[in-house]
Amino acid sequence: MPELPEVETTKQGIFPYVMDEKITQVVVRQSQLRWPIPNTVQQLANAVVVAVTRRAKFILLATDQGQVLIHLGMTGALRILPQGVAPGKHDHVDFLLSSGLMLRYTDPRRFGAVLWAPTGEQHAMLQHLGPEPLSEEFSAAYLHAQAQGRSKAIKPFIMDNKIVVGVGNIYAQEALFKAGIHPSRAAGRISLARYQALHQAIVAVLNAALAAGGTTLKDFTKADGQPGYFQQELAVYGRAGEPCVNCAAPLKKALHGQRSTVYCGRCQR
DNA sequence: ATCGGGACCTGCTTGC
DNA sequence: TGCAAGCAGGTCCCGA
Repeated sequence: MPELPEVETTKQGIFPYVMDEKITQVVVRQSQLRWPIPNTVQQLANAVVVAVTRRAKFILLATDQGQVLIHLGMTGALRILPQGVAPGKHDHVDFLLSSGLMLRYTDPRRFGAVLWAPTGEQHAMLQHLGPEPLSEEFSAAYLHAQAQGRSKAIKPFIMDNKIVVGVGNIYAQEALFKAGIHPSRAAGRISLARYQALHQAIVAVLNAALAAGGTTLKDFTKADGQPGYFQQELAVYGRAGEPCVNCAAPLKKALHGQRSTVYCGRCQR
């Protein structure tokens, strides 16, 4: 379930293999992902990759013919393999490269997406996105200002892409625990000082995960080179009923928009 | 405008 | 044992 650190790590992992390469052919075995893969991608040939970037959880392959957008959904993965490696059941797309390698997109649940945008145009999905969480633009003051008058619970608030991108279910829970904020508290009823703690917590958990992920990707061409997880130091995620690492009280579980949230009723207010 | 709930999809876990 | 229900999760869409 890639969250922003996993996506960033993946981007860095594929970069040396796809940058400046020519995509000679795109092999699509399953075009029905979250959205259908556009024909422009399927028919792409001899497009040179001129940039590999990330925006929110999208990996952007800019080519001299236009931009390929790749979203990993929650079970998606990108790997670099030699051409000719037999595809598995969930290997939906191969981008064949002039180097003889290929970029293979795998996604068992097909929640991810492969999209297209002409050069110089921003895909509709990238418009109206909030700031990157690790940018200067994202600050406690910004969060506090955005939250004014909002009754929405803070947890779905920070998971809202229009507020800030890249904060998924796992890190939202971890950051709120770290900041001592109850996940159900209305976003508009949190002080600037507490937003400073929350901002720091979000940045800290993302950076820690990024550091952990970055060390797992020595060789991105290995078949089993799945991006590593940030499973260490998860204080609350998936630990409902277990003792709080701070106070030992049993962690509680709540739902926010069908998403489960684990928190400490004593440490988080 | 804002909010909450449903839908998408499949594999793994849980429960009868 | 076998099967069905439950759950996971990012994002869009719709109705209130």
